[in-house]
Amino acid sequence: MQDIQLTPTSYIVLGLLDRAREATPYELNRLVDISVGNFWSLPRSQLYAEPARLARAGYLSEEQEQSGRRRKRYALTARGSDALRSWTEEPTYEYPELRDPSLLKVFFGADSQAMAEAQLSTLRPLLARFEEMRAKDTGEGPDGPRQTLQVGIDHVETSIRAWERIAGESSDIVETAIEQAPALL
Amino acid sequence: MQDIQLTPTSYIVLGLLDRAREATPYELNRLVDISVGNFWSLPRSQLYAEPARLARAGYLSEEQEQSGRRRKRYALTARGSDALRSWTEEPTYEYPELRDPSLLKVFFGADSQAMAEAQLSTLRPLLARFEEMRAKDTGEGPDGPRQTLQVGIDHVETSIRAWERIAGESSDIVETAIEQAPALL
DNA sequence: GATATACCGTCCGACACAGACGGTCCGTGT
DNA sequence: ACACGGACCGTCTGTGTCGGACGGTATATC
Repeated sequence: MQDIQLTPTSYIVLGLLDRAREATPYELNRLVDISVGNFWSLPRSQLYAEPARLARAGYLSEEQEQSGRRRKRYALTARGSDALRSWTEEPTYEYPELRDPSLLKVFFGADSQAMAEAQLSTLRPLLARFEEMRAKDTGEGPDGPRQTLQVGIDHVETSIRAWERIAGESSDIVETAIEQAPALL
Repeated sequence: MQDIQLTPTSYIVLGLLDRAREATPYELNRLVDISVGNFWSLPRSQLYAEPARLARAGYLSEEQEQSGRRRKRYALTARGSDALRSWTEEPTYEYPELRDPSLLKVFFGADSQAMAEAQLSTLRPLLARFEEMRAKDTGEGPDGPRQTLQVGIDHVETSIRAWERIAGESSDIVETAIEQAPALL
């Protein structure tokens, strides 16, 4: 039982197991895909490594199946649910970070018109997917996921408006050029 | 000259050096702080490691001072500026990711009222800082940083509105309870 | 019972992160 | 001139994260 540092990844695993009571890494993967993965992604391999790490440190119990696949089922220990609770109880003053590769490119000189087009073509379907999720919600269960989803929708809408504005700025220039073109003839 | 994988970190270094012509890691750190670091942070140590890595792979030239501090000055090579250009030229369809620790906590059951308070107390000053940056802008230079800053402002405003709404939801419940209280007496 | 396909688990090399540690420079006081 | 404090600057290390290759296991179909 060595002591480890609890990272956001750790709390995702702890939080998911708190809801699911117990799960295999594979099930955790599926849970992430349909929930928190929409705004905080992690690679599949992490969801095999992290529970093992947490189990070694006493935050999870680990039980291995004897069948062919020999998969491991994890569940919260008292220590694990204490850690989760004290994490959620403590408000955080950390900044959100918008890691957006397309913004990085624009910052360093990408053609913002082309980028806007590309991003809008991925963001609009994303918004549709989120809205569908919201529509399917039954209103039962904890508020957290619902509130989070709504904030996610807000931000996608903001991104869409931003790219539309940027696309508009560029095409204004084009239109201006076209309007002025006759004078040049 | 080994070949390496170019990551977002790499392009930040390349992009910064494209603007600055040449810089030491320390200067890169300062540049990040006042520019791209506002939406894509990297630790100080990365900005020492990454240029060295890029130099080894031929993307940067490296020249070590002979004085006491023996610091290294880096500049783009032809290979480096080619790499940067072909990166910016290619629009990306990747999703932006909003890595927000506070949202993660809310998702897993944090008290959203308390979280809203905490986040608003950090986001409002952040917004003020961004708006100040925008006000100071002279309108000269490339569009990228300006557009990026505006998008950043949009998102901070969205976050603020979201937390205000969430705080409002909670207090609605409280108010409802208070309104109904007389009937209970 | 052979084959296709989806399901599931592990491993590895490269990259990112935080922060401790220590050296260098410069301003100020004596 | 010299000492000293604080700002400036660079490196190193252990741990965490990443993406993806690889390979094994169950299930459906014929």
